[in-house]
Amino acid sequence: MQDFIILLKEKELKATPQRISVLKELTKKKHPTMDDLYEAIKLENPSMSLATVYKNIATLKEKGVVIEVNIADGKMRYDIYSTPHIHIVCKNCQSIRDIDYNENLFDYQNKLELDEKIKVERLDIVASVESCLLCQKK
Amino acid sequence: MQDFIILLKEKELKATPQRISVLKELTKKKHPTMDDLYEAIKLENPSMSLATVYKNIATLKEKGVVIEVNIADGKMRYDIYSTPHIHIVCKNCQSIRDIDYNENLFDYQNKLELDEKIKVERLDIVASVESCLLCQKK
DNA sequence: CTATTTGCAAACCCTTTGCAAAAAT
DNA sequence: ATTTTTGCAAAGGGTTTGCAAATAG
Repeated sequence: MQDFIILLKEKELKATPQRISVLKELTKKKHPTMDDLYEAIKLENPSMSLATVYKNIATLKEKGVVIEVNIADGKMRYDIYSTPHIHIVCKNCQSIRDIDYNENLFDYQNKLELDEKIKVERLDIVASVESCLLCQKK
Repeated sequence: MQDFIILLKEKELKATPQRISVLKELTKKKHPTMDDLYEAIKLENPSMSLATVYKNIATLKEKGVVIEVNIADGKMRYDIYSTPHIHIVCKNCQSIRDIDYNENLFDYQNKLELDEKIKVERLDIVASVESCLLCQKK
């Protein structure tokens, strides 16, 4: 809570209750959609509007606090930016799992960046999962 | 042209002029959006409707002929399925470059699939590009 | 006090859908 | 002749925007 206020000050953003709610909810729920955020925040702050969620996420994205996770189902999901990781999306139930970079991927990415003269910002993997905890798909 | 008709017969789809146009345009332009396809096809076939492009892409996707490329800008792009490759999206101008799998990535993917018990279907990389041919970004 | 942020409603844009007419096999 | 496909227009769903009122610093 106090952390959020400090973070927002650092980013030169005003610490409105709505903004803080968005940050709080982002740490609570993993990869929420806009609507997930909106519905959750409304429980504690019924006057919160969807447009405000959108505007706050846009602002936080610009400041690098939040990143988008795109699983190509028509809705964006959001994540507080922490350490670099990959998103593995279950092709069956659309659940998202985070996987930390391992040495292999670091090596691959470094080589790719050198060879192709790019700077990788995001790496998304869509996969079918043999045993997804959520959808129980075999 | 004749190839398309054979392909469609294989997939048990009727070879309508509209369908063939979609396939033809997909081989001409790389990663077109729906609107790219629609506008291009309309030049030769002015009665073509956007809905028909959508319906044909949906059908071709189901049959595995076409894959989606999602660069998270609100529009899907489409690609005739060929060999496995990665899409590298320029963060600046949204252009998409294909990169073939190399040994590094194969190794990485194999390890990831074993470790995480998944089957990778798609791998998208969003990157900032030092010298993008299209946007000239330095 | 000033600049930012909020909330509302309307607008936007891409995509999907229902249905009757047309076309493919 | 049967089934699929087309084209139109309307609807859908997520996201963005304009603007006046409210709020943070």
